[in-house]
Amino acid sequence: MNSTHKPLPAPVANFIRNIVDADIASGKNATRRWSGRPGLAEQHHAAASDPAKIRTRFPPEPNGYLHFGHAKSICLNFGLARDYGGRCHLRFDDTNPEKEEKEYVDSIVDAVRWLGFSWDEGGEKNLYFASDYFDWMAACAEYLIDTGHAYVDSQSSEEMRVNRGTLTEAGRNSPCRERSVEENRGLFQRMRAGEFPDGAHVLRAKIDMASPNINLRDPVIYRIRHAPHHNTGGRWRVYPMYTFAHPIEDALENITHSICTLEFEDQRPFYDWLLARLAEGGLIQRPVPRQIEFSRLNLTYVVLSKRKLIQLVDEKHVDGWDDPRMPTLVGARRRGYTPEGFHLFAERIGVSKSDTLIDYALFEDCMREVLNLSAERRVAVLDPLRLIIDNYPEGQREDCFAPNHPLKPELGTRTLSFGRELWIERDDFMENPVKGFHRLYPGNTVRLRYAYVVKCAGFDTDETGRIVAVHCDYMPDSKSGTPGADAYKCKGNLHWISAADAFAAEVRLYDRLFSVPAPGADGRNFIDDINPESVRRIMARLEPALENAKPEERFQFERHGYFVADRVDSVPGAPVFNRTVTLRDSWGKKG
RNA sequence: UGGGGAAUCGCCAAGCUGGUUAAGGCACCGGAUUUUGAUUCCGGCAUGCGAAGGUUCGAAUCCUUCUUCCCCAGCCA
Repeated sequence: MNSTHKPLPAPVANFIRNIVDADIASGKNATRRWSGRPGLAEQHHAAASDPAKIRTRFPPEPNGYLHFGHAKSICLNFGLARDYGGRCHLRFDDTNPEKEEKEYVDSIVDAVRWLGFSWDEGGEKNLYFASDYFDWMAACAEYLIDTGHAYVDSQSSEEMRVNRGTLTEAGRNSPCRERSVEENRGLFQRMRAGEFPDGAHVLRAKIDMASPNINLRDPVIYRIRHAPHHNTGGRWRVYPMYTFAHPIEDALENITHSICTLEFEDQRPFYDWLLARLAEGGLIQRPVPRQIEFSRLNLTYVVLSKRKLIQLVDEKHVDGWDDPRMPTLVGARRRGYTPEGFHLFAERIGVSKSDTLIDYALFEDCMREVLNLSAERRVAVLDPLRLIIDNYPEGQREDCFAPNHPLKPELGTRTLSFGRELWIERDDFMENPVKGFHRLYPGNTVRLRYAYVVKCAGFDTDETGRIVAVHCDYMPDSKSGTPGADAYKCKGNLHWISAADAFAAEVRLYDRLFSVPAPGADGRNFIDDINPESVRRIMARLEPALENAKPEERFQFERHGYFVADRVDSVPGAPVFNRTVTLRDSWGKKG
């Protein structure tokens, strides 16, 4: 076996896959035509059948960094397209000029690529910006005006709020609701031309102010904004609202299944209403896209709300968006988490509509599973204690051979130099051993991994009583790999590095950012739940083979966990390591 | 007290066109193997499917009522 990764488990059935299965079985979307780029019905009708069985999309607003929750959505949407012979578009939902920045676009592109997905499948380049559709959206708005389905409202936002009614009371019609088509056309033209200040008017869909669904009480579909847009610059003074823009974006792109989170469920009636109007007007082709909602990710010991993440960064509780403790994808990357681990995680948590709180242990297990198979093993002493082998000749050296990966002998071995003075882990010695401790203590015998069996003869302390060195005698006939070495049975098996060869490097021991499963629950301020020991920076002693670790190269430090060479702070010849996740430990040492 | 959703093992989650002992993963608990107290492997872990009624030869799956939780009143997405 030489596989770097286990194959991903067979996809678990979920309600979205069931819908897609049914749609494919019925041939519902088979008649769609695709011109190779987004467009109105006329453009697509002139083209051939869409080669994609389904089209999904991941539509982030470029106003922040992607986090674990987005990873779930990305894996879902791109995974569906991959599994069903479809395509998944990366689309920037940049309809609000005041909140979006180019910087985020680049970071999002990187993050999706890092997760291993591509929008350039089958000769298509499906990376889009909603802002490129503004002309089409305006045309749709004008169609609505012309058909009496939209009107310009000149109430103040406060008046609109009051007249919208409440959850239990119907709203009241705006005095502007019966404006003529001509008047609405004129007003909207002048809004587009920039004749009015922000807030002077809005364009509203004309539906039903008494609807029990508040989203149907004449929702605003266009607002005036005199603000430069990162993509369209100063061309527009009116910008479409998400509610209006999103269904159109989906239709223009031939999206079949528009998957979003639960809070948009109430908007689906408007989504369907709008697309039905535009389809009957011949602006978009049928069948129209279908919106499907699933529950967003929640993880124990993690916060994912944008507001809270911003606060963590702004108040400097972490060192920026890519701090390895952050649940952002840039943070995850620095932490050493793997794309394959995210894929596994996405499969295991499944997709449903129930509110969930996933145990962080599940996430960690996914990462360990991937890393165990892929990461080469190395030796690192995190908290060094001197071990002196009294009966080993001074100045003598000899080679020991350690496999790079116990599960993959084909990856070969590396050489560790053994000598009289070694570094061992301070945790691996106890003057007065507790029950069940089978590492080093006076009189006990342990094996130094890949080398000799040693017996503890004593230890040295300094004037404060602190242990500064441990003394042992070694058994010359016990060397690993030599005949008879197995005759020694030791429960303890310690890693070590020869003091002469070890090099010192910074290692950051990361732990969860929060110390409670539900930060901020029960009225607490989530900031007060931050784990004060979420990171420890130490100088560790590492084996020489680690000296040339490349940024982002991952290793298992034997008996400790998985570590990655930091992609930001490592320099050639002087790597800095981040602990990704510890090994499971049924004894109870946690770094 | 309007509308829209969700309730299956500690955490997720299949199953839900009614029909053998209610999949699987994580966690946890045993035990075997092990030169990582890791990995791997074996075994355990819901007479029970939010509750109560009802239909049926038979219900997690159908009906009724009830309970709990989540979302919605931005010119945000």
